[in-house]
Amino acid sequence: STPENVEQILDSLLWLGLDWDEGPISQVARSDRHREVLERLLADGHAYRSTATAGDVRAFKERHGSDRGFRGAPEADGAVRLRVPDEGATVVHDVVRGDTTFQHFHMDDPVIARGDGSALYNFAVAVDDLDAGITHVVRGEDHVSNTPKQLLVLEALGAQAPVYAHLPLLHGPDGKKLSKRHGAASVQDLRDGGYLPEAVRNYLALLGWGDEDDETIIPTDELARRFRLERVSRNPARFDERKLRWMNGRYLRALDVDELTRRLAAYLGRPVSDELRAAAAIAQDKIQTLQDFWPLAGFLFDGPADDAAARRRWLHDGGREALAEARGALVDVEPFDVEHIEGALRGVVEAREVKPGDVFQPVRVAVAGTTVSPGLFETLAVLGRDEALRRIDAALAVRPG
RNA sequence: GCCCCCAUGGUGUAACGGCUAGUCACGCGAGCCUUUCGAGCUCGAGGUGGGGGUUCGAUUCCCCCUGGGGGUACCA
Repeated sequence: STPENVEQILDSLLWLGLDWDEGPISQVARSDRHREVLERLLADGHAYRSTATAGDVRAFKERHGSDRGFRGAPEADGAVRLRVPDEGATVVHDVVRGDTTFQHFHMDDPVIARGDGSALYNFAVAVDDLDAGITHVVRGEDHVSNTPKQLLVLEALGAQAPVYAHLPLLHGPDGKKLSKRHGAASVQDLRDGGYLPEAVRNYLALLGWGDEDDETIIPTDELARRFRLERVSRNPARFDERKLRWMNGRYLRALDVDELTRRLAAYLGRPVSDELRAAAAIAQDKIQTLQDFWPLAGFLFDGPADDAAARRRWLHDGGREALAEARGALVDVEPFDVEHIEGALRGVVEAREVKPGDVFQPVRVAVAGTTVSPGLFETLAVLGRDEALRRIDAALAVRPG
């Protein structure tokens, strides 16, 4: 409806990796063609003008009972209505839903153009698809009930119907139609939420479709090879973001570090750097989305987080002692790498005869500011000796309380 | 109101009318591993909405009910 709107949709499609060969075709740009077809239908009696309003239609049905659709009398002006036969029925043949029969006596003569001659969707879409040579119409289930109108237009034009496939709609966790209040409800939301397009593709494909082997992680190329409209489910599926998160984590962990670094850089709006790469490498198996990265590993760049509860819990007297001892051990570690750091800290654990966490957690809180971080030894190695000691000293300098 | 559609564990799904509905996945519970953990491993609980039919036999076919969804605009 607006250029921004169109841009948003195309953007989302591209991000998802769905591209196109032609179009999109704008309905308004084809208004001349619509008028031309409309004139033809008017001339051969398939359509007529009527000034009947929605209220008139309702009154008509109250008068005639529910088993009779609205039929207007041709007038000189007014909206254009398509003539629906009184007898018979229109059957929608659908690849996923089978045949659905709509009795003509239940249908009202649908308005296909406004009084000013501008086309309405159900008319325009039939003409546009016909002219574009569309062979398969694949869309949401919410269009099923309107399909007979489109079929009737095609029939009046003497044209052949395309193959239809109506897909089930997506619902929120409460079973209601997916909407903003359910959180991530659009492709844009998923992108902003740090999901990977390949994971979204995989998850979405499994919502309303599955084949005999019942696999869960299916790469896109295999998805494209195995997907069959005939196997699409007929019932609406609930969108479960927890499962998407899990699946996204799987895809995230399968990325090589350089690729993960590129994705993180793009997501965070930062340049690719060695620092980012090092952080990505140690955060990779603990994040499920790109959005999880900064809360987990941001302290590497920003300095320790400010978690008062963590400090209270781990930087009390015993913790400070352990921290001071750990500091002493780290000074001599050579080289300052994961293996040797681990050796030094485990040495402190043994010397103090305490549980590992009693040493590791104070160190973690000192350098990360909080109790959750990538692996501790890895974190220290990435920070480097100087920065690690600086942070530990800063923590020791603060009097608890 | 009227028309149309749908119904397998909490969720997504698998099962020519045929063994005890699955070596499926998420989630959940327990355990293991373990420096935290949203990671990894093992085990476990949990389902054919209700009622009638048809059939030797029904998740599967038919009808009713219930529940849910969609449509019904001079919207798309």
